[in-house]
Amino acid sequence: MILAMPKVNRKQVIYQRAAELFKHKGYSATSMRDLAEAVGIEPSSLYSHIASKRELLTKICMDTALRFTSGLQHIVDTVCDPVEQLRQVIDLHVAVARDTPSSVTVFTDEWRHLDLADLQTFEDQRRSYQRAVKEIIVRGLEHGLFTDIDPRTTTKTLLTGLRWIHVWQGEGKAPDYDVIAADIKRLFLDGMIVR
Amino acid sequence: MILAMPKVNRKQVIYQRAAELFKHKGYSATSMRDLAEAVGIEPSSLYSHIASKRELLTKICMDTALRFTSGLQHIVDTVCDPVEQLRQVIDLHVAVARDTPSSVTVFTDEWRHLDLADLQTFEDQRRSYQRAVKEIIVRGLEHGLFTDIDPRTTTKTLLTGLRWIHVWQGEGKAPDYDVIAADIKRLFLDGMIVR
DNA sequence: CGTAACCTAACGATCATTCGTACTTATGTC
DNA sequence: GACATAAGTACGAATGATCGTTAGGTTACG
Repeated sequence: MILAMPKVNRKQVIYQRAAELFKHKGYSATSMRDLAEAVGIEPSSLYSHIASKRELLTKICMDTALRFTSGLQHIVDTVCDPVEQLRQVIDLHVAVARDTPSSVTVFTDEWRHLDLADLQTFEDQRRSYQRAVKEIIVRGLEHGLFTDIDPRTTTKTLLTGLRWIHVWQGEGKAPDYDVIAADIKRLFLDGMIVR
Repeated sequence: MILAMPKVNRKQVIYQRAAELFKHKGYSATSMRDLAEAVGIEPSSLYSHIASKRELLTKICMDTALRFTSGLQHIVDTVCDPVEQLRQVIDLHVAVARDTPSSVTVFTDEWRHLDLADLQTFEDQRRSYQRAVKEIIVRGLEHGLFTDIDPRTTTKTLLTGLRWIHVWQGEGKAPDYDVIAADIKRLFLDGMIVR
């Protein structure tokens, strides 16, 4: 029997397959036996590479959180205009959804299964991210750039409204992410009504 | 020991608690022991009222689906103007989220754990619902009422953008749903930009 | 030759569910 | 109103399945 296949990075594959399984079945409904089968090894062998099932979830969530927070940080550091900042926030979300759709789904839907400690860290990060986006809108309001809609509702609707890109069910055709991003930007900034 | 407490409608309580638990912990992570404890009876006693754990999920999802589909049906039957139709769709989603927040969360997040048969029914309904909303937008486009944004992207962003109301984390204050609905309508129809 | 990767086997815990039974309430009969 | 019967509700105990994880041994590579 052939053992030890060092060609691929097993740890990386495990995380990738875990993200895919967590995405499709959910964290709790995904067993380590499922994961082992997807990777192509026996369940116990997983523990040569990882410490626990939870660790998988934690890393997936935290890595994705970092992608969002660092992306937002870069935007507020390099862009002044609130309107352009908001545009780039939308671009950021589309880009992250395009590059790591499985991880984003896990990040979005499975974070509640984190350990208590990680959960608090996660929710803190999440809150501060939303606060930062809301700040962009508030600044835009103060400059008279945005219409007078409650910043909280706007932020929630905007950020939640981006949560379908990573679960695009391509009916044959692959999505054109640039077009999607452009459409979403026009939708939120200019609205649907012709005038 | 006191047995048989016919005062309250047990079945109803079971479904309510199940929806709350599924909302907070997810379907798979919620055990029948959890549910029994929440109801105040022993796990085995649950089966005097229900057939299985899956049945709970199925009923919660299908009941909520019906609320949406019948609501939408009423709108397209009684309203002509696509703009007003869209407004009422938003009102519908806000109202359902306000009235049955737990069930809506289960409906939104836990439907993938349905049986294969129910899953297909569910996804068919979901698809046809989204198609109907998209049709409203297409009709609005044909009448020159809406700007030329891809109807699919618009529908997805609109419907997904409403998925935060039922998980409102009231920081002390209760949400004013009428204000929220009005803000969301203005956001999507008129956009954020002042002109 | 050491060690990382993988195996088989098994651990205790927990899962949804079933069974047989006991008690309570509702219904029908005289 | 008294009484038998049925239906509804709840219980404790136990079922087999599956869960995450561990132990200890084997293989193959650097």
